[in-house]
Amino acid sequence: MTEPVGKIRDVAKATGLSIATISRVMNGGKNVSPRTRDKVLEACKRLNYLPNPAARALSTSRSKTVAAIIPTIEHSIFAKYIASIELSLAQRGYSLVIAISHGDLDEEYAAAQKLMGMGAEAFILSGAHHHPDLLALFARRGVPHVFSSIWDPAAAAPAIGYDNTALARAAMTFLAEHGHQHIAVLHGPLAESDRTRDRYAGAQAARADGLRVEFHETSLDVTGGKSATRALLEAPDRPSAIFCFSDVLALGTFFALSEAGLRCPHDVSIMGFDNLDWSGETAPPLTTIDLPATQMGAEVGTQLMDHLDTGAPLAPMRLEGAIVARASVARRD
Amino acid sequence: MTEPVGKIRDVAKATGLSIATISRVMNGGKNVSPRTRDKVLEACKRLNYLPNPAARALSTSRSKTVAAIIPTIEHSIFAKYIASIELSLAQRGYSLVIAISHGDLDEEYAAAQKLMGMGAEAFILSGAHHHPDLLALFARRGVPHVFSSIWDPAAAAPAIGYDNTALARAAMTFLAEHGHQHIAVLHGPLAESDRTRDRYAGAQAARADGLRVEFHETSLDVTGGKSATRALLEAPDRPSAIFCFSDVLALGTFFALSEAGLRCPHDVSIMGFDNLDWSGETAPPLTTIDLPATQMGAEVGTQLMDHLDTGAPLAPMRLEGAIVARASVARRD
DNA sequence: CCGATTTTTGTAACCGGTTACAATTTGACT
DNA sequence: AGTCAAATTGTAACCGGTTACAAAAATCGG
Repeated sequence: MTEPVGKIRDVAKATGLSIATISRVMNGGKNVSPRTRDKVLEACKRLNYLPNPAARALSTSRSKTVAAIIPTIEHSIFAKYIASIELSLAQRGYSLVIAISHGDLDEEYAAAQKLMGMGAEAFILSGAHHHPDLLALFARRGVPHVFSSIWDPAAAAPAIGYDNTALARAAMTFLAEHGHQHIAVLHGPLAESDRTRDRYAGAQAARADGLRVEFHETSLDVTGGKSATRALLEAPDRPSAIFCFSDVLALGTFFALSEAGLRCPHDVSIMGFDNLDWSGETAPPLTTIDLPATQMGAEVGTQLMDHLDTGAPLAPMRLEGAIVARASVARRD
Repeated sequence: MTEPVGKIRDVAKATGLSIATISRVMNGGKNVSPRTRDKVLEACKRLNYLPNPAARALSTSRSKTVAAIIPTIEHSIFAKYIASIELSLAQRGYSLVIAISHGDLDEEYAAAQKLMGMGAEAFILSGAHHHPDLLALFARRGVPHVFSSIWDPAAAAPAIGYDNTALARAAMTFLAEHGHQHIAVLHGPLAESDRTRDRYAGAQAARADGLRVEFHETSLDVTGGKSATRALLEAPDRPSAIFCFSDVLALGTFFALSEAGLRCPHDVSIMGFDNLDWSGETAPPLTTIDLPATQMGAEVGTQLMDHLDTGAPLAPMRLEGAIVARASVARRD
């Protein structure tokens, strides 16, 4: 039942042409007469021929494979992002290999080595913190790579993403404009260095406006959001708004409020970050920050492919996020 | 700054050994004296040498790459599953390439062709419905593949997964045991043929017990769950329980109830399917069906790798799911 | 109809590994 | 020391394509 796969020599034999001609047809068919092209394509179909990718990669030194290493996939903003990268790559015949780092720099490094040993031509990383050996490895071997999900023109590699600091700052301003003076911020695990940058820094900067801001670190999932909210509600002096650095955390906050018999936004306002697909469906709908995940995936994919195909330089790019005002944040007077 | 990557000949030259010996060291180092092995490994490190994957793949006809084609990634049960596959493959030096089919058979077929042309050695598909040409292609070229997320010993390929029909049936029995006689079932888009199998068939079978069961089709996301629930609440005769074929739909149901001023489980009980990571955190916690996504990923990965490495046959495998009883389903008397 | 161009096709070297087999070295035992 | 088997290392063919260059065929102007 299973036939041996056809090789280029078989097609050459079947058509009476040389393997060079077959190869030309398989690669765009420039400089081949239409008649021969048709004959070759017909034979390919008949013989069930597909070029051997390893052989092609070997002689061209091109694998047409891009690797993405992400901290987690179980968080739909990343899922959306990955799906977008995959789509843009697929449209130009590239493939995507992924690895999951669980937010661990060593795991990320190990994954990158494996993927390089697998033939990935370029790398997509998330965030600004990476194993120094990883960046050294990329540099030594000249492997193109970008940082994404952040905006930092001074990063060690071109960053393509949104300005988390500015967006967090804007959210705080938005809350302040709605009369909130005391705001709790929920965030996932943070490296010490993150406290002077990223969303954290943006939220913290709001203190300059006289806002009272308290930070609560928890695990980056619904459970974390719920338990952190439960804990902060027990304190005597309740904030009037809770700003979650992820909609996932915000969902936990909704559940904790509901469990505590508090109503949103009457008792407490909630603001999220990400604008996941369900964020407009909560009761009440969640005010959040929309991130251009899809656009980011397309941009990252296109830039890397252009770079690989034509040598075009990789350029940092700032993408815009936007506050999506819904009912979960109320005016406080 | 970027040095040319080292090739095996360079390492041979540097150590005064032959390329065959270098190759042996790079592949487990059997039949190599410890002294030479160390010398070679040292030289590899110094010369920044990594075997060229394309060359290796070409001469061994092994890419150590497995492909998974899934309908969506933005649904955390799949994310969990994918993460588990990736982990099990990575542990044995395999890589995972993924493609997203959006539930479309043609897209799935196109993706499979691309991934085959990329060197994937084996395929992981989801569900039982696939493009006939795809299965024919696999058969002709002898590409190993499994179906997953389903249990069907009669499927065209070994199925590794849980018995959706039995689980849905069990859920209906569970609801009946809690006194529910009138149950609404929410499900995502369904092919006509799915109505005689899968979860649908399991829920439908409960009619044999005298239950009143109504089916509502909607989109497989929170929005879909919410709108379908909103619609069914408008009907005069309200069901006492809503059984959602996905926790994601159930979340929408929660929001719709809340919006309508109804309380769960006092007014309506809710049952989900999947046991996502947040399912125990809703208010009230969601009664659902736990699926062994992680175990499934590990099993699928292991079986395929064993098959590729040793020729061990692929065997269908039934994995067990389990009802997780929480507070969202109440006794109805 | 001929020579000069342009287009199409063929030849063969090369990409960078793996591995069967041959050659060499090592070491144990008389 | 001499033999022989076992362990280690080397030689060279091969994996299946791509592509520079040469050769052949087609096209064209005069």
